[in-house]
Amino acid sequence: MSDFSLRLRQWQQQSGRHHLPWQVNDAYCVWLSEIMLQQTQVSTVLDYYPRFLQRFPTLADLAAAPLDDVLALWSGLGYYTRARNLHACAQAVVRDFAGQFPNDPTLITTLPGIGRSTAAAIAAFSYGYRAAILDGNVKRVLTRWAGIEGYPGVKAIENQLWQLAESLLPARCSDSQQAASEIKAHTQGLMDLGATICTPKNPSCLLCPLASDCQARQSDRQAVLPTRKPKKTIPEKATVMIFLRNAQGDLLLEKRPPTGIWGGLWSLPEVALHTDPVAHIADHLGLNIALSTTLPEFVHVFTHYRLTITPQLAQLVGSDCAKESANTAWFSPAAALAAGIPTPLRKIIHSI
DNA sequence: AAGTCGGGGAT
DNA sequence: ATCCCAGACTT
Repeated sequence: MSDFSLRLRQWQQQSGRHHLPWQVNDAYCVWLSEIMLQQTQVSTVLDYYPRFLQRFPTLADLAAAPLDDVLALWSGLGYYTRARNLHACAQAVVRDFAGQFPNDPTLITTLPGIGRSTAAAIAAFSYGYRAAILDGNVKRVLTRWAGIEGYPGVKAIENQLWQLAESLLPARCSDSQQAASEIKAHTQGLMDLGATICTPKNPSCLLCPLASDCQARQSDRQAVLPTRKPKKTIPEKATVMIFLRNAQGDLLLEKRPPTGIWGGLWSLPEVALHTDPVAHIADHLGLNIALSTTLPEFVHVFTHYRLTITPQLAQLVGSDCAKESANTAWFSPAAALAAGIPTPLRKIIHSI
């Protein structure tokens, strides 16, 4: 398809990003960054990536660590299933691949938390393997360049985009060194172009190496491509979080179930709205509590619903000052902040 | 095909 | 407010 890849690669080498901390020849670093970057912007990951790598310098360190330590470093990053899969993936690579990431994308895809696009990115950046990615950036670049209408989340559109992405890869090359260099620049170029030039709003078409044959530009449809996801009103939910402290000032946290929202994190015990917290805590945790202040409610927004949280302060009554159950434990405020907790709880602790 | 899963940056 | 981010996985 003309010299799409050549123009892309030349632009990448001239104007792309070359100093991101995960742009290294190391499959562990590349994999870690790709997982962190799923549905997460570069600027956010820049804050988490070095801390994580410092605590887990190698894949073996990560595989050997307790899941709670992984979740603590992931706290605030969101999509916590990624952290659980990351941990499981590290153990799988140690167990099944002698601690070395496989270089074939179809093999990489079998690992937990790695789909087709992430597998291709890992293979391309780590091993120079010729494989196509299709993330949000690429979907935007390609739908505009080829003038593809229809929401990319729909299967038929997505299949069309995968096919196009494959067809635009650099030509196969017998020189393996050159081939590796080309696929890396091509893949990075698509990401960089989408992030810095072909942006969702106000794209910088005057600086784009693909502008000359971009279908969206020729028909002035940059603003409507890619086709938006049909939006629906998101539901409202509400909960009361019990901020319970004992005589030492420690805070009672409850480990959330492994699946569902905030899976595996430590959070405050919750009580449904219009339910008596005293009776509920007595029934479920066997603790005798007394309520004090009800803090002002605040709204936490997720992708698929809005959660109104009412923090209810309470203290322990009687002598069972440190009683714990299977899924609860007492944390000092500092220990809570260092653990894997959801962002709203972090805000509550800081506000008190 | 549609829903689940976070939090924040950019506008 | 709204959109969307180097998506994967379950239903």
